[in-house]
Amino acid sequence: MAKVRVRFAPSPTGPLHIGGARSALFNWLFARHYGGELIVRIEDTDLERSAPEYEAMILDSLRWLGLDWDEGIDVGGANGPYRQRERLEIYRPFAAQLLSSNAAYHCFCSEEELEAERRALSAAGELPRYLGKCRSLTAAERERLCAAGRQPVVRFRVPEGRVLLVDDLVRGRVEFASDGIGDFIIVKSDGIPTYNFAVVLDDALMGITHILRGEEHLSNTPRQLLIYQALNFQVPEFAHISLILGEDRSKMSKRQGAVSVVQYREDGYLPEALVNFLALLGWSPPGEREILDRRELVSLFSLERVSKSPAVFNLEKLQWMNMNYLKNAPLSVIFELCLPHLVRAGLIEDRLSPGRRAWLEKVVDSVRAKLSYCAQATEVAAAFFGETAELADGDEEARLALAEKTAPAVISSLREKARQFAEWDEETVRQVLKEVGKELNVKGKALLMTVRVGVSGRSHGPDLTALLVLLGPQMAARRLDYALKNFLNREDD
RNA sequence: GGCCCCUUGGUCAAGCGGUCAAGACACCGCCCUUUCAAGGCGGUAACGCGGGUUCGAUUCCCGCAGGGGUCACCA
Repeated sequence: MAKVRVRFAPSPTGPLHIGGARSALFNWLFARHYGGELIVRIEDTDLERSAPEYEAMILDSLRWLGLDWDEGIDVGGANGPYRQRERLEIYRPFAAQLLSSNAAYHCFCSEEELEAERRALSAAGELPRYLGKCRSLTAAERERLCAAGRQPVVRFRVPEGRVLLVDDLVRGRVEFASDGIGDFIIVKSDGIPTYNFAVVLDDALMGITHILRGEEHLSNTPRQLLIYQALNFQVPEFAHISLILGEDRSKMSKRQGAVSVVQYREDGYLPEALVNFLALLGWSPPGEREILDRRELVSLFSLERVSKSPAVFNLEKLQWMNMNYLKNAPLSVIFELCLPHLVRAGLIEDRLSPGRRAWLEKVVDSVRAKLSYCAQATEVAAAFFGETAELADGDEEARLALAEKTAPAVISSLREKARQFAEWDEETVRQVLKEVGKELNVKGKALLMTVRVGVSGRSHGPDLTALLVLLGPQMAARRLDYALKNFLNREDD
């Protein structure tokens, strides 16, 4: 097989989408697996929606995911430029060639006219399509229209009665009848090529051998095939990967939660986890292991194991996977990821004193095992912050613990003991807890759950010993005192 | 609506004519932990329907149904 050359060609109209990230990943895995090359280029022919900020964001997201490319934006290469807007001169002669070979023609219909045509057609119960009004304009007519100030578009003349065969690497042979395709626009009236035209030119000129992209492009493929043929370009291999669906089983969109990779990044997911998870959406490794690092993914990846059916994005599994990676991540990484969330939630100061920082590191360390993603830190570590802790609404287990008849005694006993310390360590806390239990003849849940609720107001939370140590005895005593008065309505024991 | 794709548990999925139909997430239970998680062990749960082909269909073929995509001077 000739050297594999694949590409990822996002359009900068928004941040990198989960679906786009998966396409990029598959292309990257494919290229790396076969020792080929990945090209990243930008499809910015939509002047209205494209923005340079998005381009930067997308590239940043790709890098964050750990994907690198051999040619294209930022890295250069022999086939540049890599932004379509900078390639306009390159496209021009091909449009001219199509025009002169009569494979394409100028169309002067205005958008309003076309819109009216579509409406009339569908009102008459027919399918809306371009009727080919300008298909056979004479030179004289064209000149008249031009003189009248009309800016024509260039339409591709779709031949009749042809069968277009897409030999897809994941879907097999897919046939389309050319009759179902209306003459489509390849150059807009402002002289900028449309996606279907530019993408073919770029792929052909850049020597792309395999096109791996989302299934939404499958029905575009016959149009592109027509252009390849008209221009005598070699047709690359296609592999259309099934879509990623939202919970409602429709194409993932904004309204179903986080869809951009920056969002996951901000929420404190690790790129390794997202990559691993995305790789498993639409592809499955041989064997039973699912936690696979980039190296393993590269060596295992193959198109044969890419699934044809669409996959629902399962956030819970991503969270589970991220938890796995979080477990093995160094504390410093997790700490940095948690920090902004804690600041934003108002739990900690913007600028930390060294002592405070050291304390906070211990806090994060004590809750890290409970985190599916770092944004959860504000919730999971909430117990460490604040002078008092309110009793959580709807926490039945907490109420049950307080309902224990020994609860008031446990709480006040610990309060008294805590008051005697200026600070305490893990050993001391264990010892004190043991004493309380012994004195009141309470142990297990009745002891520890009660203390947990008394000190934090809830039944779930960080490791109790760690919580007490890091809160410190004085704060613990005040919290317990508060619990006594407010949770148990006791002025004193 | 036309065209195209898809159809194994709630979700991701293995399977590529003969299996007690893997595994993972989630869920439930037990164990461990003097608490909460994590972890360990176990459990509930699936081949959309109807026709063929075949000695035998989850697997091959044809319908149907359902879901999705696409029909732009968006990509």
